[in-house]
Amino acid sequence: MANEKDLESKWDVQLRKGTLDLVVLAALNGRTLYGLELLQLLHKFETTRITEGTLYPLLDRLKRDGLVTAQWRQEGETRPRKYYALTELGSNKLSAVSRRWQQAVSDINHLLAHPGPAPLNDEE
Amino acid sequence: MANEKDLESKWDVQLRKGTLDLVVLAALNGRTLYGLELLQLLHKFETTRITEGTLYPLLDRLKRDGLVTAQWRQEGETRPRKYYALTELGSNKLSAVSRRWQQAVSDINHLLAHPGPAPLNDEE
DNA sequence: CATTATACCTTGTATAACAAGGTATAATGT
DNA sequence: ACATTATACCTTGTTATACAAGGTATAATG
Repeated sequence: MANEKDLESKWDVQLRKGTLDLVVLAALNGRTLYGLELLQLLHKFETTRITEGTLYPLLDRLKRDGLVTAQWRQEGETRPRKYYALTELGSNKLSAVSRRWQQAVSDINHLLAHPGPAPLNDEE
Repeated sequence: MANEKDLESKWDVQLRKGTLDLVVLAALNGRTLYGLELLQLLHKFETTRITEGTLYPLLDRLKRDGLVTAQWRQEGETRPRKYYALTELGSNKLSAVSRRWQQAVSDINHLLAHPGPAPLNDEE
């Protein structure tokens, strides 16, 4: 029963829910990448080590919502690859979600920095 | 078709998934609060405006996992209230999840701060 | 011609936030 | 007295999404 690591990673999975959209939009900001290339980029960070089963449906959603474009292209000798890029709508969305993210970071850090017992009111 | 606000708030909902456990543990750090009191505290922050239908099942999970204790207590004339407090396990969990959170903030900020086109390798 | 590597896609499962309801009791209004 | 409101906790059904585990197709290699 290797359960302790499972319990740990369950938090990670839930943390990814909700940040992954932001993460993929940010990764595509100023870049045009195909699926596995994007996946490799995200594997450089502990927080964003996702699998293909997560990435492709996510990209489908982003495309469906008009936030990214998808385009098959053949680069030289390689097999065709589907390249994703931000639309202007996606770029705006990235800005909006990024602001939300900064707000969340601020709020949560405030909570972390103010343990009780105390009113946790408007001090300073 | 009041859809634009709905689309905005969908991101918020998903962002809460995965941060709420951390948030509630942090809120209970050094405090002993009953349900609605905890709810009011969380309503002071934009990111953590949740409802009772979210809070009570969440507290049940935390209790089931041994991270918090729940205790009915009657304070003077008021009706009995269920007071929640961190266990030592919960305190340790808060530390662990807090570290994970800092890692996530660091990773995501790195992604946000490094738009392409660029390898996004080990620069500096 | 079997195997491996690359690249994309699909299905089923589990989790968690939420809206919308519910119960019970104390305080207040008329 | 009795209806209403406020407080406090709880439950059910819906929805979204990350993931494991599978699948398809093609090109290069043994």
